[in-house]
Amino acid sequence: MPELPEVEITRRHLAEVMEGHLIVEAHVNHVRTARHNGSPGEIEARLEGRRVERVERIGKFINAPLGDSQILVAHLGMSGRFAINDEIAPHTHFSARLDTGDMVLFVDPRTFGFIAVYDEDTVAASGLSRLGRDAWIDPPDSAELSLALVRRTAPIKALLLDQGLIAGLGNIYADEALHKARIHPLRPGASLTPAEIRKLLAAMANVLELAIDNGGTSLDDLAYLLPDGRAGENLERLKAYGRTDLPCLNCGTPIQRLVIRARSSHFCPTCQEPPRG
DNA sequence: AACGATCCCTGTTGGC
DNA sequence: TGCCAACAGGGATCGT
Repeated sequence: MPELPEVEITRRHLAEVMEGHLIVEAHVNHVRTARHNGSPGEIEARLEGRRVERVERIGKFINAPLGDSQILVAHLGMSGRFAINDEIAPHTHFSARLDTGDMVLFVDPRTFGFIAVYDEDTVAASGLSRLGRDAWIDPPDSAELSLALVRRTAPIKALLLDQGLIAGLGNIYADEALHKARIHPLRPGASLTPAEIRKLLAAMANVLELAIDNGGTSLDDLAYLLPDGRAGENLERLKAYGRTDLPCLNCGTPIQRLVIRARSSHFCPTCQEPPRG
């Protein structure tokens, strides 16, 4: 599923094709794809004739200023992916034809993703304004994260998934960062020592960079593909996520799985010492 | 305010 | 083999 690395790779592809170019024609083929801010027809009207100035990213959100105070906001959700100049796959819910003739397609079987166009004045409603610092481009330093974790009793795994705290980690990279930092996912946020917070931030940067360098993580059964149709190659680099009962690559102990906040968590019970009680 | 539960959705999987 | 329930999860929303 797309998290920060997958969205960043998607952003780069979209930027290469879209930046500086006009959207000549746009189609939104599914009401849920437009649900955040208007109807399919309204989104189409707001896009057609606009020039994409830049394609940017905060956390898992893609945002692209279109000039005249208009901003395209897109999210891949669970199963969304962009494809460029590809054949129309099932569940293609959005398409845009550019003045170059390039076709940008959005494929999203589970429809958790969306395409929206906001005015500068209303973009606060998009969810963008609720995001914390970007986990890769603009991460908090250890002092800032320490402050944010004061009196937080929720499990650190849940806090890492809170996009308002740090934006961009999803279930895969939260598990990977905790495993690399050797911090148990059930540890209350406020219980992390300054040294552990530094390790966690370093681990987070490391797993994100590795994933981006490897083209992101494509799971067997899910939709994420690079916009050129290739699969990412980061799956084989994962050390915790999806490795239930397989040996920890540090110590050989079988990786365990438990559910935290309705999300599976994968961890090494030896390397990642559980909280007392 | 912080936390946890629930819901949205569909392709895939596992049990019978 | 076929059917169906369970499962996967990002983020919004709601109750406590």
